[in-house]
Amino acid sequence: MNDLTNPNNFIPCLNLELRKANRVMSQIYDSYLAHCGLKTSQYSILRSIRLLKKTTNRELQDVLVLDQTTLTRGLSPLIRDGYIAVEPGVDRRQKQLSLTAEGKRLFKEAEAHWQEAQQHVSSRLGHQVKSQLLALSKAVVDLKQ
Amino acid sequence: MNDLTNPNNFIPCLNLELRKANRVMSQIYDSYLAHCGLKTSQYSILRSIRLLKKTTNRELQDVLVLDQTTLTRGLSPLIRDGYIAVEPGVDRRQKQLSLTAEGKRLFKEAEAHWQEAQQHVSSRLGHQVKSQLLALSKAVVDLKQ
DNA sequence: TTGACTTGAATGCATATGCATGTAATATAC
DNA sequence: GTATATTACATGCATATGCATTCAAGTCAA
Repeated sequence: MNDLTNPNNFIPCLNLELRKANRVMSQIYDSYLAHCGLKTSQYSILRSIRLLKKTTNRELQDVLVLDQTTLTRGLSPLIRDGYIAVEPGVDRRQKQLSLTAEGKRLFKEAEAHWQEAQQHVSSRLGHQVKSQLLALSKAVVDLKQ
Repeated sequence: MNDLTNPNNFIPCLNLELRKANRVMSQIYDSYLAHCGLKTSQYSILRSIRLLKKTTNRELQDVLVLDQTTLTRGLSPLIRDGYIAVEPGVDRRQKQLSLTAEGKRLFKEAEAHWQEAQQHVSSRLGHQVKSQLLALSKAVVDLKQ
């Protein structure tokens, strides 16, 4: 720890701290979801589509706070493996997305693992910190635009 | 919003909320750092090496909370572009990493942009939320093992 | 109607991420 | 001192991430 004249050495980077937390958190959830072969990002997609019943890339972008191109690629293995059905929308630029029967089955299975992960993290963080996490995340997401 | 019998519909996923926040935050910092052609992850690496003066992949893993393989690949463009120097350590399995003159120059330039980003985010979040972010991130990182 | 603009999604590119695995060098047990 | 275990790093694979760009489809103004 040299260069004491430069105060930046001691100011934690908000971005880096959040990224580190994000990596740890994702790995925990991933380790639970791995039991059914899903990544957390895929679980999030399945979950969102299940809630929306029928949706489009465009709509999911807002829900998941994801770039359009990232979402397109995140969808592709799920479509390839038959968990998500795609059909052209009325507006033929759009693609209507919905869960297949197999997708619903997989989600149900994954949900149990997700619940374990959520329980694991919740109990270790405690109610207070957990609430802070949700409030803080919302505050950060709201910085967008 | 159907299926009211399933309470999971209304429990926010801690992992997803954190990931969304992470994406927004990283994009903000990235937009500032783009002025000197760096990504936030690269800036973090340069910053850590500058603080440690001389280090190894192994040591950086702990500092950055990164998988060994992820770090190896994150280093490669920085080594390729001449910002980080590599030399064999006493333990010949290790690689000693340090900033080159060019690396130091780039870091100094990037630091100014980082500062703007940090300022931007700090002022919008406010002191309270900012402190929560740091405390919370630490708590989550501590979940690792 | 048609030309300009906007919008929804896909692709090329480069890096980010980490698991499983491989390989070489070091440490340790005996 | 050798066999075994451990450690440090690299590679193959698959997905995650988003910017710049492209293309097709829809909208809207003249």
